[in-house]
Amino acid sequence: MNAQAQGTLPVLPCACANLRRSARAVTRMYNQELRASGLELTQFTLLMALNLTGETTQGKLGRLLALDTTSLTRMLKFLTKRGWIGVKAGDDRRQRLLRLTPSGRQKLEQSQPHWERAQRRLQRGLGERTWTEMGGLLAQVTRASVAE
Amino acid sequence: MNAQAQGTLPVLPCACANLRRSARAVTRMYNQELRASGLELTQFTLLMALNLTGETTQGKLGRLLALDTTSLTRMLKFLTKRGWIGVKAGDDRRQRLLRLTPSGRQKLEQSQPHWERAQRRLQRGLGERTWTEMGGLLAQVTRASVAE
DNA sequence: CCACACTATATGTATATACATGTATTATGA
DNA sequence: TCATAATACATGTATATACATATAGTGTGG
Repeated sequence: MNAQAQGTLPVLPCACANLRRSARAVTRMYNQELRASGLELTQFTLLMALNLTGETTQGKLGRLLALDTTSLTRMLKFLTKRGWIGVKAGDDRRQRLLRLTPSGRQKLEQSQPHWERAQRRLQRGLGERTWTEMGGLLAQVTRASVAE
Repeated sequence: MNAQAQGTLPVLPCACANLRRSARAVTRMYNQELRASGLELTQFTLLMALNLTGETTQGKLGRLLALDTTSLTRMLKFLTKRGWIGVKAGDDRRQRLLRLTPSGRQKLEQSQPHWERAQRRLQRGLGERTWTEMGGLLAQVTRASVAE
């Protein structure tokens, strides 16, 4: 049980601080649900993203997730070591082409129910309307920060 | 310049991934603006929070920011070393009472204009309505994740 | 008043993430 | 076609953050 000060959780004056606070809280909750699956949220996210894009490069994946490509270098190392992601050089030999392996897809599918529990839990807490609005709002926020 | 893939930034199926992506993007932008001030966003956030609360304990500060109190231990170490935060034991001698020092308040005020530039930049990118809604939405998200 | 549960914080360890910089590769303009 | 700029990724280093666990202090039932 997370004995956080309920009742009063004031909106902070800094938009970024609000965003990061939410990200921390939500991440903890998702990781709690995912724990039994053997994946952490960031790993799940990478597998999910690769499943979405199909084969792609490290750079493109980084842009999709607004993640520095140098951060990806190390995150991917773990997943390739586990055999969940396959890497090969592209025609442009600087590029690394990434794709989900069958074993990676299986791991993703296996942890999906746990992830869905987390999603539902948040959805229930927010209500249908807020839950729906959130996605668009956040994409907008990301675009506004990444632009220029 | 941040050569991120504009145009298409799809909403991800995972709410937590969306949130984290936004947090990364926004944090980068804020840090970029804050850089000249000599504060990073997380440091700024802690000073701002303490300025808001007045003297408080580490635990309460952690709950306000949805930050594990053990994470705070180290973040605060840096700020106390800089002389921006003062620490003393409470009546309950397990507690650490934290407060902004005059030098900390000065540092906060000095970096405020940089922070405001970041705020305005995001606000401009979002439009007035979205900007206003965001705070409430995120506080709601945080509450929903922290609850239970 | 003590054994014991509970709370507040610290430490050990691990991952997430960034930026500065290095290296290999590709593109480009004279 | 070569020198140079630009690109894609890797490495060095630093901070952010969590969880498990340890430690010290507080409250409580007997």
